[in-house]
Amino acid sequence: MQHDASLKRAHDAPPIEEEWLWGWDPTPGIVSVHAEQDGRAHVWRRIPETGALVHERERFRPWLLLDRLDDLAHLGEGLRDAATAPPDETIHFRELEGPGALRFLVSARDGRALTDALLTGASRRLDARVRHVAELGDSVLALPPEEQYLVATGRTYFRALAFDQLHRMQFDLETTGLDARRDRIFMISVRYPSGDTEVLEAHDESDASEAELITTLVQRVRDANPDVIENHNLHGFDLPFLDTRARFLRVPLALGRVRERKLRQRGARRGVATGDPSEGRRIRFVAPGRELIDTLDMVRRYDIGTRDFASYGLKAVARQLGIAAPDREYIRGDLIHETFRADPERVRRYATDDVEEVAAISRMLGGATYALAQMTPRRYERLADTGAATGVIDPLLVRAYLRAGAALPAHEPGDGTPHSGAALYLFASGVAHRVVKADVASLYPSLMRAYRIGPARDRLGALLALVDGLVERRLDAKARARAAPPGSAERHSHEAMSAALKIVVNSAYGYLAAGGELTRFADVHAANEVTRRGREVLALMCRELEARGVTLLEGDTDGVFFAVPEAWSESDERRVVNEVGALLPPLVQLELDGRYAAMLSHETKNYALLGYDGALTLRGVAFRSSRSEPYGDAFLRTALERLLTGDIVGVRDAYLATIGALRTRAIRTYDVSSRVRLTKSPAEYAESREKRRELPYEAMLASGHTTWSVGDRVRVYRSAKGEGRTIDTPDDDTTAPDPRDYDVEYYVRLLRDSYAERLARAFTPRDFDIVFAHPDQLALFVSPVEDVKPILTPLARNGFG
DNA sequence: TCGTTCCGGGG
DNA sequence: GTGTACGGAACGA
Repeated sequence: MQHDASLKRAHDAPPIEEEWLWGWDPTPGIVSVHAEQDGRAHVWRRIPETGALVHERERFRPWLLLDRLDDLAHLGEGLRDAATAPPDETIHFRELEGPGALRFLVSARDGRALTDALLTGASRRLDARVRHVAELGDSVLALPPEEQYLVATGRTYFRALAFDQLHRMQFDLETTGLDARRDRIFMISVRYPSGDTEVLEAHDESDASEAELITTLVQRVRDANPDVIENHNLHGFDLPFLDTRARFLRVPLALGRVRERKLRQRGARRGVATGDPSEGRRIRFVAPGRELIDTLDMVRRYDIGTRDFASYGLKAVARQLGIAAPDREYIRGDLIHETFRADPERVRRYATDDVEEVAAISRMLGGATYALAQMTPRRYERLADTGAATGVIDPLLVRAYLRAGAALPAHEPGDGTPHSGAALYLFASGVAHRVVKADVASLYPSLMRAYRIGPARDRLGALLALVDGLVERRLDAKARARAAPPGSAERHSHEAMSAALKIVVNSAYGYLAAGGELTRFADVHAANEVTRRGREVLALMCRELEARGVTLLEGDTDGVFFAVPEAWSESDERRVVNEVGALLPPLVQLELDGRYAAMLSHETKNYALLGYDGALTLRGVAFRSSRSEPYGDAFLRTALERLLTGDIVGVRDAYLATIGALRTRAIRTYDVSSRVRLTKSPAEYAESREKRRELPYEAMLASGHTTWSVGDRVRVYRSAKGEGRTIDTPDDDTTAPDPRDYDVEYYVRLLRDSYAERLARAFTPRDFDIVFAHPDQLALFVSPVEDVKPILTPLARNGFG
């Protein structure tokens, strides 16, 4: 089939806003597109009804957008108006309407002829050799071939295809270490689209065996012929490692659907640095015909909305999502190869668990990106690793303008107006009871819609039209998800669509504020108008809440925490939220987002909440830190629970009990250790050691580790002699030693200065000294702890009326 | 101590 | 066109 780039609409086309959202070509089941600059495209589709795979070879007219035709004038008769030219032979142009700078849509049968002609003309005009279209900067819009194809055709991936119909394969390398130049692959676990798993292994530690292992993997991929290849950190580890090993061993790495001996590369901000140290060029690998999907990207994207993965590591994520099997095998990274030598079966189980978890995470979190690919003219794998503003909204706008026959504005850097941000207030610190969180859902997009705040240069009003359409679709998707049976594929896909739409809607504001070098229609004035309205809404909300008798605690654009009087019931709380919500601008909805028995407000975005069900929620660096010692965390949790239930004697008891346990060494060594990341190599530390000794490295050396890799994490503690020591995590090895030779008084001091200190806002200084008086101290003038009451201190209201 | 830069992950 | 998250930790004066 021949697709041309005129983008002319038929008379019976659906409403143009629908086309802006979804494209217009209904071709179902596209699972991968690979296009070349010469106008050839490969399309792989799954027939939704049968699941059969078809491979279609197509031609399209590669196209560019230019701000002038001057550089093509030298073609003479070779450049023809698309309206009158014969369809195939020549280079066509079409002038788009409206004021945008990029107003000439030019296309050719072979894109190379087009770019060559353009570069020739530009070189003459500029009297300098122009080698690449990118050198012409913003006077040209040149998309990657696949995106040219999708924009021109109005096609998108995955129409009428459910996520579960995709053929997804996972593989995971087990290697002797992290450095592909030095270490090798000894095992690859594989999970097939059928759900079957297999473990491939090198027979010995020779190059030939590793080469054979890679060859077997390639063969398995070709046989299984998946649409998608997935793993956790696939682009950051497995593919670069595989690529390096395959080059070194001179093994073909034909993982794609077109016969090529190597993976291709594309520039990618979030990719890996290339071998040559030439200034920060980063790439990701491409296997034409398959989509290479990294579940780490999914986790990052998901976390933007939910914020709360303790770690983005595979095991932690799987546990947090509740998909880790109870008998899941765990092996510490640096022990995998040595475990394999002693107990290969254990490593086989471990590696298989990895691919199983990746498949489950992908199914749980991958829907949003999948749904984005159903609307956006980009490859699925590119949508997986981009931000929504430049990665989704910009391509949607480009397609919308071309479809409407409208010229596109070029990027504009902005007039120097600074971008003003959101407001954040801390109204009080200390302990409050009967706390309510009121939340404004999607404040910024709601303000954009309510006040019609869009980019000044968006003459079609496409951004606001997209946001309106996306919000409506989202409400619809949410309703459909609710109506579908829990756990069903149908519910899954509606929820995924809803999540995708939320991502795009919420990034509409980010699109405005991103700055003109980044997004085509960026508009700092419009962005400032949105934040100004947002501050107005927050101020109004706070004033009106206060006028109804609540005590304000903390407020920002996400929502407001406040405490209500003792006599109030839940329905009083709801009534007040509804009353205040009714005073807010149209489309801005205030919801009661949470109710808590008590809160310790420490600093902005740093607080502890005790739910009515007894659940403790900690937020902010003061209360949760990956470096903190387990004994301190345990004390803090207990103390906070008791503090928030009013049991001040209990707080002191917890403090004394912890000191007692330290002194009798009832606390495990592991529980006083802290996790640190080694950022200096052994050589670097050797150099700086004379000047300054650092506990973690001293600990490594003292425990006989003379080598380590930068980035390794170890647990260290301070011994009674004041020296650093390392200790293993007990889960790793149940026979791990537990010497309990830690520096007791050091950890007693740390308990007070670091952990008890985080409760300081709850008390007057005098009462704090009573609650946390040292056990050896004589209680001369000390009044009884029983009399101590927690306090709430109002703070100066900087900038708040 | 503060301000700035870097990192997240993989064996 | 590689595209500007975000929050915590480490680094550097």
